[in-house]
Amino acid sequence: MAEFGARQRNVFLVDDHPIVRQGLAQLIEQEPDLKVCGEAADVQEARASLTKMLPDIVILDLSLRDSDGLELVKDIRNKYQQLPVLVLSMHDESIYAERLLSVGANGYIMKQAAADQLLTAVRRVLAGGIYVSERVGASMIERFAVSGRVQNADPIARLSNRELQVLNLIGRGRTTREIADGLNLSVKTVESHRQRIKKKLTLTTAPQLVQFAVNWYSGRH
Amino acid sequence: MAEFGARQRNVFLVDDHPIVRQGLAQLIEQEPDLKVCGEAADVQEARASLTKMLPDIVILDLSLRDSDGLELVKDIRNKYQQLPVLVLSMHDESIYAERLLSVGANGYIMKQAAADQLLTAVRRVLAGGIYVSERVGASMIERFAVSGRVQNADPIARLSNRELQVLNLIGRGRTTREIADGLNLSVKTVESHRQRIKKKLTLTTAPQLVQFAVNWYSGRH
DNA sequence: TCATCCTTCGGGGTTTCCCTGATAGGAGAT
DNA sequence: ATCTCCTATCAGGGAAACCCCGAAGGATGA
Repeated sequence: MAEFGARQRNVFLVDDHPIVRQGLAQLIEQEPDLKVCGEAADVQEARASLTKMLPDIVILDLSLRDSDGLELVKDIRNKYQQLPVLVLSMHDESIYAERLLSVGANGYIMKQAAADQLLTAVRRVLAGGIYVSERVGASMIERFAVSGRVQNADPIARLSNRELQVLNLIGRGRTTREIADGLNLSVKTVESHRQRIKKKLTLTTAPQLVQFAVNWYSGRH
Repeated sequence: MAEFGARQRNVFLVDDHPIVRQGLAQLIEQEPDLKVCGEAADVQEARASLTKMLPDIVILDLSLRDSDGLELVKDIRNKYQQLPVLVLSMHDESIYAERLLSVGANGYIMKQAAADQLLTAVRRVLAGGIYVSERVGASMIERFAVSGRVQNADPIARLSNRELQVLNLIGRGRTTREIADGLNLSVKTVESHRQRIKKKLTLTTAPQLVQFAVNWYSGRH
């Protein structure tokens, strides 16, 4: 790619950990075709700088502490339709990857990923593509094969009413039995709903389901 | 061993995020008197490498993938009494700082800290000192002056180290079995810890415990 | 009509939960 | 120095929840 006349692509970093920014910057500056054009430690800073910088790509750390990360993605997608956003997170991708893609992110990668994976993701996103891990990608493809169409809606939106109801109660710390009694259902039925929710949200274990439900419930109440 | 001039001090990094390791390494290599002599992504790796490397200081991320750094701190303190350990964490919890110092860590610094703060911490710890943030330090001094009385505003503070460790992993969506394996404990032991945590926090059911743990870990407490 | 969900359950095996101990070690107190 | 409280570890056993199957009736839509 970096032939004669290869212009450097400008990368903008948003992360509230200076040490992580340092690592990203170092990683990026090592590549001849990439250059860090700016950094921000929080959402406000990012919003202010982005109007001036106009980078080719934004790498954005998503920390739940200030769940504005998701807001910023939406914001960028509104203001700069063409600006690619790669989301970096320490959290398990199965929980958030699809949600972020659905609000306009172009890629999702975990901090556990190796350095060269990050660069792969950056280049894929810069080229107009989408980057997710093998696992999440496979799950999306599988669902595409089954349904015959791309599922780019919020995975939460794919839940049925009953499933949403159950997810809500799980997020409030209810037992399976409590949920069953509250909804006048058999425990077996609630178990079925839990299984289906897990599948739709690409979660693997019961604690992961509860974690997601709690975060989801707490995030909008 | 250069006798005159600054001999370089060897730094060993433990963090399961390659990108963070990269950032730390870059930061340290920029200093003429410091040098990275090795890295590890988890506790096993760290244990294995440390026997050969014998660094002058270990910089250790608190929340590692399989367990957490508290184990490794104890371990290091047992095997290498003189080896300074600086703990790096994304958590703002003053609880952690005090606990870690009490099991043998020589310093505690947040990832939110600026780069030069980290270097200050490294040098202070290398010199045989203790590093904590302004805030945590002030709180400890104040508590000392009052001779230890007012500590239990936070029910979390009543948890033992092990219990806190388990709570943390629960908040990260881990299964009981996963926690047991990660900490090299029997499933039965982890169950006991869960029971005791529930009792101390006056929670009644398992889902309530997970709800609390997730909210706490995600910074909503 | 036929395929596809949704919703509701059951069977059966595995895992976790929960309660009750039990042992060993450490910290403090008298 | 003994006693007591807490911590950390684990076992046994019954109840509950989880997980992977399957199934049946109903709604929906191409």
